[in-house]
Amino acid sequence: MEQNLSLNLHVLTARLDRAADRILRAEHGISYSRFLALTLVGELGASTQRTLAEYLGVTEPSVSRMTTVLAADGLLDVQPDPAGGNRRRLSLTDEGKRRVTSIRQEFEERLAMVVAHSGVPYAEYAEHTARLLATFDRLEREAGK
Amino acid sequence: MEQNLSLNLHVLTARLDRAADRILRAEHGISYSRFLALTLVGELGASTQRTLAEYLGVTEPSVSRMTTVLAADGLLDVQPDPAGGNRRRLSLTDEGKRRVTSIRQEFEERLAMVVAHSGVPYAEYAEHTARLLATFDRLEREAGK
DNA sequence: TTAAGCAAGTTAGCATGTTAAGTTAATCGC
DNA sequence: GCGATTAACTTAACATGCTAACTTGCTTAA
Repeated sequence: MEQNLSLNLHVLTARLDRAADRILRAEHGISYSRFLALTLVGELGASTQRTLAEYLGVTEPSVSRMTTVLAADGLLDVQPDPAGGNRRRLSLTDEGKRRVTSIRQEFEERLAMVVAHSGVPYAEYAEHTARLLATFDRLEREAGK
Repeated sequence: MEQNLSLNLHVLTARLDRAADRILRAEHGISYSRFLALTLVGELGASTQRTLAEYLGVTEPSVSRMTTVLAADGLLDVQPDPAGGNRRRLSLTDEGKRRVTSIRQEFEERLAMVVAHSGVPYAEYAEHTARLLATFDRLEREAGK
């Protein structure tokens, strides 16, 4: 069984994402992807599309399309960066802030309960996951691309 | 940081998947999704589309489209199940078998090396991941849907 | 034995991921 | 100062996920 880590991670995450998406759509009328984007802008200070793409681990075209939609929905403010360059400056609208804060706490508690149910030590698993992610970042940067 | 497990899992898996996909496409001319499907048919005995969908953690329409493509590419054999019903019986073609076996060993070793690099204990992390997945399966089944 | 129901699969339409190839705005070297 | 480079973003085309609704083939019950 131990040679199936990549497969299990893939499937576990796919199911968590699907469940999160179902809950958010049903109870809050927003997709998980969009909620993550708003969260990162609002709480981790992703202030350009490039930065947001890095935080999310997706490419710039994905972010470009998503910010267009979120702006059209009135949740995200997208402005040319006053500091110059071709950057966009991202920030939440009042409505965007309201959505994120009303959802976040309750949603994370729900996920933590699922983990607790499994008997897996949350803190340790979270720490290992974070460390794998950091290592992956480093290896990819070292590999040039 | 510990309240970001869902986000970190999402991002870690997205990056692992992307890297796996890049390697497989460049060196073996096949996508990661299709490789996973062939692997599950070849090694875990996913013999109907329904079963394959469960193993992959995706829905039936996704599998339906993929089996059509894999059959057209000559890697997968899709036949009406002789036992009757509306089932399809899935099996690898000779070319499909050749592709899977030539890729699998080398590819898994590569992933294990990345994990080793991070200092995270492979066996423990793999076991926790498997347990989370099993718990999730159980909870979803209990929840009716 | 025929209608109702169920399980497996397909089709259609959309969301969101990708790569490849442009555009835009600042910077750097001559 | 002007052409080449670079960074951030966009556009286009495609891959692969989803849900909703349909078809197909068996099973079950009146």
